[in-house]
This record gives sequence, C-alpha cells and structure tokens, in this order.
Amino acid sequence: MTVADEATDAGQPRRRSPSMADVAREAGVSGQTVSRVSTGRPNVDEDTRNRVLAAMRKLGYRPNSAARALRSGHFRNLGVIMFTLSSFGNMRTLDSIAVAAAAAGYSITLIPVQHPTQGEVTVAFSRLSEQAVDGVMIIIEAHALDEADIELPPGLPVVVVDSSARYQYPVVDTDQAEGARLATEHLLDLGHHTVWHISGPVHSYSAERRRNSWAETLAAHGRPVPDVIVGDWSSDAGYRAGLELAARPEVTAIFAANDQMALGVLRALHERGRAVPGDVSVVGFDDMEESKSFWPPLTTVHQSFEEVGRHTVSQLIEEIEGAPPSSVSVLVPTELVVRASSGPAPRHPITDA
Amino acid sequence: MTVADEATDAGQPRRRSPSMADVAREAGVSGQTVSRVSTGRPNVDEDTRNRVLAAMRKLGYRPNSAARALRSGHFRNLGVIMFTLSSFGNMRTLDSIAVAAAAAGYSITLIPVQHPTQGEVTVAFSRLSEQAVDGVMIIIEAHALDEADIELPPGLPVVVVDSSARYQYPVVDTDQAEGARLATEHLLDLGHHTVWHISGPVHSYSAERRRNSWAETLAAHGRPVPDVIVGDWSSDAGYRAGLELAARPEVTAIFAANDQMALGVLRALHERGRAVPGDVSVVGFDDMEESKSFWPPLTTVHQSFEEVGRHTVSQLIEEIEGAPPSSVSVLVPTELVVRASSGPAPRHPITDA
DNA sequence: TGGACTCATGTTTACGTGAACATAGCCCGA
DNA sequence: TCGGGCTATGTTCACGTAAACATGAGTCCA
Repeated sequence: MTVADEATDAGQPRRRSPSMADVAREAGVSGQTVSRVSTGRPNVDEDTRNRVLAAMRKLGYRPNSAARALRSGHFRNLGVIMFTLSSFGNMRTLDSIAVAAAAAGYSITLIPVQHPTQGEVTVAFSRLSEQAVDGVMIIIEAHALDEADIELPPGLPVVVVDSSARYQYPVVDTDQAEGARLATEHLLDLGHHTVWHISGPVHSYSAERRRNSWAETLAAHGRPVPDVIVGDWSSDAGYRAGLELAARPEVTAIFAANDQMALGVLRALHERGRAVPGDVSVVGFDDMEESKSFWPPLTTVHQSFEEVGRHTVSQLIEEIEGAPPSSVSVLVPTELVVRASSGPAPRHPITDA
Repeated sequence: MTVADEATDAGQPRRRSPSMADVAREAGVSGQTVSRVSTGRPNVDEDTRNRVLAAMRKLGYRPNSAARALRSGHFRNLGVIMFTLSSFGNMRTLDSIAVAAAAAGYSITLIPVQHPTQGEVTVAFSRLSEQAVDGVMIIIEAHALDEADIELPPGLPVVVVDSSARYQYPVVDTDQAEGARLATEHLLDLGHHTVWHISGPVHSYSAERRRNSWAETLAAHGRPVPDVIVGDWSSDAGYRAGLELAARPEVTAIFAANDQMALGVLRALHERGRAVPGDVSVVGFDDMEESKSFWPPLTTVHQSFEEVGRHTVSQLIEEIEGAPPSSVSVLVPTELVVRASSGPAPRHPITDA
C-alpha cells in the first residue's frame, strides 16, 4: 500500500472519499474513461473496463451525486409533498411510491407540510424548489391549495394524488365515485330503503366525491337523500355520528366514508344495543388491514393504494424523461369487499320521513 | 433545430434557471456578495443586501443545491432506511422524523427495503452511499441486519431506531420493557392469576423485548409463565390466537404485543361469546388512533412515536454537525392507558395448570 | 497624524463530473 | 494501397457555488 491516500495514516484518516481522478490514477486511465465505466457506456474495452472496476472496488469509489447532478442537471430524485399525520391511506400510497421510484432508479425526498394553511404550503413549495428534485408529487387532500398561486419552478413536472382535479397538473386517484356507488348500491340491493352517510371533512376532495356519488346514487334509485353527517375521518367522529344515528330507529344502513369512522359507528351501535347487521348495516371505505378483524368484520370498499402509487410514479417519470406533459388523469378502480357488517334490511323497516 | 440554446423562439424558451452570476449582474455586485446574502452571512451592508434580495426576487433565483453540496460537501439531507409496508408505528415515527428534520432545515430521503433479506438490505445501503445524505436513520426491526457486514461509507453518521441494540450505532427506541411491565402488572393488579401473551414475530427485537419483560414481570411476581403464542403483528394473527385462547376457560387476561393483534383477539372473544372484560381482560400495545374506538375501547400501552422521531433526528444532526459520535442510546418512556377492555378477574378464576 | 484595526466587497479558485471535441489505431472496400 | 469510417481513449472545459485571499475605505486611539 504505497498509495497516497494512506500516507496520512497517523493523525487524520484521510476522509475525503475517492474521486474519479483517484480511480483513474489507480487504473492508469483518464478520468473520462472512469466516467464512461461509471455510467455504463458501451464503448469501453472489456479489459479496460475490468481494470477500472477493480480500481473502483479497491478504493471504495462512489460517484458523487452532487457533482453528477450539477453537471447533468438532473438528480434522479422525486419530491413528495404531504401532510404530516396523514391518513392511513396516504401512508400506504407513499410506501408504494417509494418502492416504485426505487425500482425506477429514483429516490424520494419527503417534504412534510404541518398545517393545511396556505402559508405553510407555500413555504413547503419554496423549500422544495431549492431541493434537488426532478419532479414533484403532491398528496394533499385539502381545498387549501385550490386558489393558491403555487409557485413552482416553471417546467418542473408535477403529478397530483388524491386531490382536486382543478389543478393544471395530471391527477392520479382512486375512483372515489365508483366506490361510493358500489357501497350505496350494495346496501340498497340488500333491501334498505335508503342509506345514511358519514362524510369526511368538508375540505377534502375525496370526501366530497364520495359524498356526491352517494347522493347521486340514491337519487338515481329514487330514494330519499338523508342529511349528511360530517366527520373528520377519525374513529371518534364516527363514534359521535354513530350515537346520533343509533338513536333513530329508522336508520338501517350506514355508509361511512372511511373504515376508521365505520369502526366508531360499530362501537356506538354496540353501546346502544343495536345489532350489526341485524338492525343496522354498516359499510366503510378503504379496506384497511384491520377492517376484517372489526366486530363484526367490516364490509367496505377496497382501494388499491399500491396502484395509485405506481401510476403516480410512472406518470411523473414519464414526463421527466421527456414525454410531453400529459394532462391525462388516472382513475384506479375500486372493489366492494362484502363481510359481515352488512345484511338484509330488518323485516319491518320504518320508512323514514 | 439550429442552436440548442435559449436563442430558440416560439414555444419553449428553454430557460436555464438563473444563477448567482445572473443575480450579481442584475444587482451590480459580485457573485460572492450574492452568495453571502444567500447564505445569510452578517457582513453585508443593509443596502446591498436589499438590492441583492430584490434582484433575486425579480429573477426568481433559487440556489442550486447540487452546486452548493458539491462545493460545501454537505447536503442538508438525511436518509431513512425502512421496510416497505412497515408497521403503523414506524410510519408515525417516519412522520415525526420528517417534521423534525424539516424544522432543522434538513430534508429526508426515503430508501425503501422490500424484503428483510440480507441481499436487499445491502443493496439499499449501497444505493444509499451514492445518495446525497449527511447521515442515515435505520428503521428496521429485523434481526436480519444483525450479522450483516453493513457496508456504509466510513464516517457516515448513523442512528438506529427500534431495533437491535447490538449495533455499533446509537439507538433510539421506546422503552419496550417498561411498557410490557406496565401492561402485565396492570392485569395482575386487577387480580388475574397470570397473563397470557401474544407476541410479535420472532425476528423482531421489539417483540422480543416485550416478551421478555412480560415473562420477567410474571416471574418477579411468582406467577406461572404460560406458553407464548407467536403472532406477526396482524389482526388476523391476533384473531387466530384469540380463538385458541378463548377455548381455554382458565384464560382471563391477555396481553397482546400490539393493538392490531388485540383487535383480532377481541373479535375472537366476541365470536366465542366470552365477555370482555367480564370473562377475559385484554391489553394491547401502541395506543393507535383507533384503539379507543375498539369494542370495547382498548386498554393499551401508549408509546410516543413523535418523541422517538424527534430524538432520532436530533441525535443524528448533533453528530453530523460535529459532536463526537455518541453511543448514547435513548429510551422513550411509555404510559399505560386504561380503558374498558380490562377489568377485575372473574369471581372464581380457574387457576391454571 | 499615522498606523493598526474593522468591515464591506471583489477576485480567484476548486469541488467531481460528463459533454464536446480531439486523437490515434484499426478495418474494409475500391 | 489509400482514404473514409469506426472504436477506444484522452484533453479541455463549464456546471453554480463558497472558501480563501485580496482590496480599499473608514475608524479609533496613541
């Protein structure tokens, strides 16, 4: 080991990681040849390539991504803007985004937004524009962004997930309307006269679309559309709504806008002694891991967060890598999962007012 | 197409984003002064600073993080290595890591690992070392890493979360042992003769520590230690274990290693007609959002993922910013949350074999 | 009043990489 | 046999930034 690196052995272990130049020297080639090997170019002699690879291994060479990015102008890195304490579903989506991105050779930078205020979001965006990202995914369900003059670096590709369709960007989302329709029709098919709905918060587009679809489905079947109870996705809100509905004997079918609220509804119904599904049927939305273990196991609408994540990444990367900025939106289909929380309407249903 | 530059006309003025030099020209100062303003150095005349800031705004200048990183040698970016489809708790931890990092001016890069095989993990690490990170957090509960010759760039700061303490790196984790002790003693205090345990998977350190602490606590009170039932954190596994335990009349107290398995236990007990907590008391671990809406609301051990995330980030940043590589580990305390799923032992408990 | 300060600002340079261009050896067909 | 084209490799340079050093103007006290 007569190499210069180790020369400073005594005091400071030479910390600087080896550069292309070091490898070039070691392998007896030019830096450019190292670069060619490093980026997998074909026009390098097999012999030379092996010599370079050996030198890389020997020195523990790792390409410097900063220099690479500076030179080439792209980072192989995607930004994800997301609310903190985000919903279960968004987390699943994030997860599949990370996997899909890694598979495509991209990494993921997380930009958390704490509060859905315009200011916070704008800050996140401006922080983002200093970040080394080639594109951005926005997973923010709130209306808050609607009128925002979102200041993104011009030309930065963006894909929006689970949010307003009013953006100028392509949107990937679960087919919320289809899911809500499936849930509602399932209950009607079981003979229920109508279906009560516990909705997600007003600022959420997903909630809005599920709510609209539920109402439209009832109307299409000529059924009365009961007043909506607005929740906030939490099981607590579901519980409160459930208490309210449990007190009304005419309620026989409840469609909660997510599984957590459905869980709260189940608890309220149990507490009030109303049998599920004997007296009241309950259907949720999401099909979270735990739903099949609720008591009783929950009938719900399955949505594929994995698919949403995959589509989002592929759409974004496509745009980054030169495809024309498509404004095509993707709707991922849903599926009704029938379990034990829904059943035929009671023999003598009290038709409502 | 003639020239590839921005000289082009109609549609896309292929605009390179403005650099320091552009701002300097606009403001009539040197690039170095722009740099000083950009990095917030104090020694710039107020007047000049304003002129520069105005020029930045006018041109829409954003510092180029790649160049900055290349020049300064650090990225203000932290890597998180994490399993996909990670547990609810890990997601919460990730969330609070992202927030804490953002507050400290760092961003987060997610490196997902798909399978807990040695190969996959090694790949993730090597991918990481090409990444632009100043430090790494590892959130992997598996033993898999134990004997791994994890090849990390030497000198890269690392903090491990929720995993083996056998690493050479500092560890931040919930005080699993305390939590399991609290749960077990709570049940003993209620008069139960002993406590059955449904454990997490064998490869998990968290599971191991909870299991050990449960057994030690029973032993310390001179109680028999029943055979452990091993689950996999899922509510399904809890359900299966619950069916098994429901069939044994001597079982009056169950401590599940997480809330999801506890949920499955509750379902099994309901199905078998065993009253909770009348016949059987159930305690979980995690205190997830939904646990208070279980039927009945679940007594469980609260752990603060937020605190774990905060400690992890601050420990890592401390080391990055020059503190000596501390090997100090942090244990975040837990708290017992008593709800309705646990109660006094039945009047005539059948003392076990 | 002069010289040793301080402080704002400018000039030069290097960080590691890869595109563009340059060169040298080789093959192949006319 | 020659020249054109091909391949492997080398040389030069710029990407945008910030550290190091340089400069010049003002300040303060002996």
